[in-house]
Amino acid sequence: MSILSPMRPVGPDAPADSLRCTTQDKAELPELPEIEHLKRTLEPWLLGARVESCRRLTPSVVRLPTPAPGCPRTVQARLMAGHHIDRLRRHGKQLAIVSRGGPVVCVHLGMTGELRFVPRQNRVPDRRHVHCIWTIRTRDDTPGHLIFRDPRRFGGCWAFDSEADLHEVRWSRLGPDALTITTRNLAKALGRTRRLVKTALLDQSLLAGVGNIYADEALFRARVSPLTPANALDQDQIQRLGRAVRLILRRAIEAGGSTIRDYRDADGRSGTFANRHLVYGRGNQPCVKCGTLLTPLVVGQRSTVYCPVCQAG
DNA sequence: CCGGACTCCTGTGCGC
DNA sequence: TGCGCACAGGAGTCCG
Repeated sequence: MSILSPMRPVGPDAPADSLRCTTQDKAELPELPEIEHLKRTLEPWLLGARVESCRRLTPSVVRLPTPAPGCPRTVQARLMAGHHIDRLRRHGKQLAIVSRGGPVVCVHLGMTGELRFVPRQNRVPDRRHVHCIWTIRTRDDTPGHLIFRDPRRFGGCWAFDSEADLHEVRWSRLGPDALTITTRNLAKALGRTRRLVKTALLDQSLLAGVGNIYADEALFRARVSPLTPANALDQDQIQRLGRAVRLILRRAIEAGGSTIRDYRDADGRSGTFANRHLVYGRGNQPCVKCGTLLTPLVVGQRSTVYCPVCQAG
């Protein structure tokens, strides 16, 4: 089968003259901006908090790599029980909770993962698909639970005995963080593969943090066809792509997850993500720049939308 | 080594 | 109304 095959249009009767999306845009997939936003909203609760205990409900999702030889920690301790949280770290789409001088838990949300802090007096949210619960007491003595939920189980948690282990075992496989990627490093990453640039952008070992949504958006903004072989991009294209990636991620972080949901456009319509996504989920709708119908495709097993005129390859 | 295909998993939305 | 099916997606693994 070809890597390029036509994809069924999204929403057969989607309004052609409107930016409003129909079915595609109800959920924001966790990519780099969502993880950065999550980090910022969790920090006030978690920094300095004490982890009292941990319930590991789904061992296959909450993974405990082989401990370093001579490490005597119990499973509870390896999941930070008895430790204070010192800092949160993000690289690409992954978030690490680092305890003071001790164990680290790295969380990857996959497609449907959620990590939430719920103060004890609040109602416990949906218990289904909860894989790990940490009982926590915040710095200002608020008791609560940190809950990892992931219906589809594409995400998971990984425990490490130290931040050094996390970097050595897991984060060393990731490319540079997309939010701060330099043109030079992007050129280096893309130059070493003949794969299509859309596919290359999604490869976390080349560039960490770009997922399907922002890949399409960045390519559109940079006026680069997703079908260009990565190592065939010229210097100008790479520079535009780097700028587009950084700008789009930064803007998405500024928009900050929840505020997006409340967005209203000038006409007072409750627009949603469609207001920010110029191509993603808009196959067969008109390009916002030239009016040409956007082309939906599958590239490397991923749905892709681009403008055949603005992004001529 | 490289790149493409397959796999995991479940909620959703559509057609019959 | 309800059933069954196709589909979405990140990333590890497998294979040519």
